[in-house]
Amino acid sequence: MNDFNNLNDRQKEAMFCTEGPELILAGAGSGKTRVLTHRIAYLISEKHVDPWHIMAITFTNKAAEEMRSRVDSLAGQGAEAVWVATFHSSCVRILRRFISRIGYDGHFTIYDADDQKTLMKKIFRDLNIDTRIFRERNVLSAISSAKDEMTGPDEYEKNAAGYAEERTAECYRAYQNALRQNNALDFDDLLVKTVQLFQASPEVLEYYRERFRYIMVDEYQDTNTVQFKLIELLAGKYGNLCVVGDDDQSIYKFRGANIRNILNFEKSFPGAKVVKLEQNYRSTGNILDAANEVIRNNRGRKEKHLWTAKGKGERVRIIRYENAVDEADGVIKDISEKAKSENFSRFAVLYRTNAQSRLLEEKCVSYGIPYQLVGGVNFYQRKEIKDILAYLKTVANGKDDLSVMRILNVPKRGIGQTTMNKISVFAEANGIGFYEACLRIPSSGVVSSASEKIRQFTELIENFRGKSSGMTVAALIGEILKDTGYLEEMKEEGDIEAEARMENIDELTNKAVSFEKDSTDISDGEDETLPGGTSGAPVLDRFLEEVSLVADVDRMEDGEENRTGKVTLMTLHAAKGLEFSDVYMVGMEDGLFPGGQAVASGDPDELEEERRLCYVGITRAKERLTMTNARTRMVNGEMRWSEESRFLKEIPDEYKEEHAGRGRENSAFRFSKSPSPGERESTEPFRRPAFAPSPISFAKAPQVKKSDHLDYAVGDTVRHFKFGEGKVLEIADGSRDFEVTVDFGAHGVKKMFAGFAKLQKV
DNA sequence: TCGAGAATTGTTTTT
DNA sequence: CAATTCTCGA
Repeated sequence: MNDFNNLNDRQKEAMFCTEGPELILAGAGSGKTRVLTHRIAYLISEKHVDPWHIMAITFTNKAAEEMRSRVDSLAGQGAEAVWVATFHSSCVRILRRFISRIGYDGHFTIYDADDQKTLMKKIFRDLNIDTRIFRERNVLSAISSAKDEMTGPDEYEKNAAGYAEERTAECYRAYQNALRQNNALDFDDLLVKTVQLFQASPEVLEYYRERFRYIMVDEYQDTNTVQFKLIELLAGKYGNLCVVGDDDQSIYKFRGANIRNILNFEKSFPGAKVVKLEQNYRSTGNILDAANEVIRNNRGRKEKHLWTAKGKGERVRIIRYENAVDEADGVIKDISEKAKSENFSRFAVLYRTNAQSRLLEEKCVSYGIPYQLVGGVNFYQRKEIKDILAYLKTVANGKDDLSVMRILNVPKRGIGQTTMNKISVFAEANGIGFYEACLRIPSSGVVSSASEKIRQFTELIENFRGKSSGMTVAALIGEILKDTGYLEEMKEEGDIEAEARMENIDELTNKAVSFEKDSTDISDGEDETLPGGTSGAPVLDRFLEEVSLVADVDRMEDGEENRTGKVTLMTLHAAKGLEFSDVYMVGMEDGLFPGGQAVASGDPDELEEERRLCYVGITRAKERLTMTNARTRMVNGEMRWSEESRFLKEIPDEYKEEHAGRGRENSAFRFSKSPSPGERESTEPFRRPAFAPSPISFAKAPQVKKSDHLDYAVGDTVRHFKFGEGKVLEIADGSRDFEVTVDFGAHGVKKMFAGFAKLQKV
């Protein structure tokens, strides 16, 4: 039996309502996850609902994982059968079994943004589209919006008005055809195809309706039209649909989120019970009041009165700096002074655009603050990772042309663009896939010189296919690295970037190992019953699938106690759903936040979305909030002056205190030639492998493979495996290894780790 | 075929 | 400014 007494009255009310539609309007920090998990436990233990009939849907894997573990510990035995998953992974699971009913192959691959762009480029070429007028990005986002609204190519074409839309319609059609040819689905398709499957196959729909008798949806304010449709279909029989959301935290309109879904819930599902959770358990009074004051400037929202039982706490600090460098410096310095006993995980710095992270990162490095960067380039989008994944995909499913094309000449095999084109033409002429064409082309006589190279490539792949079944994914990755010469190519480069790439690949291997360990005992029963369903997929398939659906936030360790002593740097969007004791919101300037677009367009809706984002940021803070801005900042290589953000003005004086930010103490050095001590004036791009410890943890990590001396010194001439002879310019003690800078003349100046590069004194 | 250097873009936000 | 794409010479 569960103890439900640690819930407040409203929360209990929300929990006890189990039948019929229910809308829980959960203000920021009002304990909505707690309500959802308790509700599931209540359904199982008090209402004796079979866990098998319960579904909880979230947006991110991270939210799903958190829900999973809380449900498992709260509801105990049998709780594993509750379906807890994101929209996208739910759809993948459903489609893998049943997509054949609508004429697709169950072994489809999933295309990410990069893949989509590559594909669209090819379509632009095929359709002779002038890339000066149309951009892949725009066309893709038009297609994405169309899919969000469930508009297919035919309908889109019918409604197309004007030249631009007509051409977009052409691209849309060609794009869908290409996806189909490659046996691929993009992110939007996962949802669209699932809805289409349900519409086309009453039998499948009936199966899932019976299975999901109790449905819960988290972050409901972010659902778009397809997602709404999906939910509506699934709940269409039993009608036990409970959605949780906060219209004030709807920040994904640009991704198709339809705020009307939450505002009109009672109309869509008549008789819905509405419960408001308005007690905030997270923030102190001044912070919460500041948030309330900002958000009340929005119109068209459901009125709420968030309150807290906590004291007023500190006022919101507002600091204006001269420029962006001083701002970053001031913020990080402040953190370094405030952080006691290295409890860095209390802190988060939030910003509007990813581009703002660079300055902050640099300052963390110079102050020696350990940090964790969330967002930016997704781990799984890194080149080396995509290369390896493309090999794995090709081994698993040779139908994905994009993957095959990606790796055909990686590492360099002397197969260039002209040969690739010939293969493409050959493939198209014969109505076969690209890989199939590679297999046949050597004997066709179409390609002369490259024939042998292509044959070697396919031999390699066939070889991998032969051994893959009796092998773990991790081992297969190892074989690929070795047999293709990928590893060797990186070793030859030997510089810091190559080292970072190796570390990323190691991390991928680790991921594969833990995946296989975790998935040996997955049995949610999903693979049984119902004729016509495809049975369980091999490990490699499932691994690729898992990997294609992870977002960057998912990797973040959550809970201040669990986060490993690092300051968190991330966008405001990524911060949704998280909380920190001490939050810094930087770049609070008109034109940056609210963004230039929103200000220039004059569209009140856009401005309101920005304001909601601001609200989300403020309400992340538990104890202290600092909002900063800079008078000037470099944008696109030129200096830009800004007024302070209008959102700051919306916070009444009684909740805030304003300061003038001091510039860096050594700022005079800025103009002198020598950098001030402890401050690198390096313009070199800052790179760090996603999973590698941040620079400062390097410093604290036990020294692994560093040798105590090098047999060369600054000024010596050394020989490198690939670059030949060069002169040593600098040797820096990087504490994990020596960082050696060498001038290779014609090959340029390279920075490398001594232990890795194996330089020889000449 | 491929690399280096030049030209040319561009900034929200992401499952 | 910096990242990506383009162009040209070998």
